Amino acid sequence: MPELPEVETVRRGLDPVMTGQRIEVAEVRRPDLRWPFPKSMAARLMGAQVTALRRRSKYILADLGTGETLIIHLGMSGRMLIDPGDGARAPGSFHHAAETPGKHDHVILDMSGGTRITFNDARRFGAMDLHPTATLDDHWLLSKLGPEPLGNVFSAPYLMGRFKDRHTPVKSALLDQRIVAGLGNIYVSEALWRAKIHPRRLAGKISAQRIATLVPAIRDVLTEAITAGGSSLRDYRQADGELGYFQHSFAVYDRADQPCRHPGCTGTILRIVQSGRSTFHCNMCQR
DNA sequence: CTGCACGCCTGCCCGC
DNA sequence: TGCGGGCAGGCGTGCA
Repeated sequence: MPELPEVETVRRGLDPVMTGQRIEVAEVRRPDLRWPFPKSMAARLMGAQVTALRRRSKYILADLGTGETLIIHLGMSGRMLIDPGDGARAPGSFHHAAETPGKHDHVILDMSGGTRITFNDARRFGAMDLHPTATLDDHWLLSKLGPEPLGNVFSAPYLMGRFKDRHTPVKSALLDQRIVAGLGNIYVSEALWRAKIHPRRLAGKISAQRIATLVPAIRDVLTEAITAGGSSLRDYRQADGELGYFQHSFAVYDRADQPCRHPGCTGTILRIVQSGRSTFHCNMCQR
């Protein structure tokens, strides 16, 4: 599920209950996710103050007063559950049936403010790691990432340079996290539809003019999704404390056989498979 | 170097 | 109601 907008939404939801607070109890219930948690992760989290909560691409970064940063990746099915607590529960305890950890609750953090944060991940493609904050950019998961799509480095000239001579479909190129970091399968389809670029078009053969359209299309799709996510945060308690899982309507994603929503276009959304993954597009207006 | 298939896991949905 | 197959929004590895 989580691409950049969802991860940013989760970060914003966690920020008020994490930043400035101390991790009173850290419990690791299952260490074998995508990569094993570092040894002694629970011990290194215990008592640490969260000084800042940041995001890089699809990673949530919790800077700790200990000089380390907790790197959190949600993978395909990872969730962060927030339980504000009733003010009476002792940290680390599970006195009420409703608080018994589920079978996919892998990490539980009890914060000094009384909030319990649970990292739940059924498919276990998610990950956590600890790394010195000062050299975080050198972490093996982060060091090869391209620029943030919402940052200043990401521009039409930049993308033009990275697409040059690339003989891969533009869909695949945009999924390449070394070119731009944070897009996933859904928002690539959405951005290409907005820019009216066919997903099979080779990256190296897209004109400068069309790349100049693609860059703001990517930015707008992500920004609008973050905005939609932000509005969903206001009532997250109604969703059992589950952050970032907002209803979002996509223009093409998962809309096979339905009409294209571009004004004046009479096309139908098609589903194709590229590199083993679904791509949705309109072959009337995307060229 | 590039582009792509594959595997890692579990849950869900569909057809039989 | 049960079962098998296909599918899922990520990412690294390994191969040609």
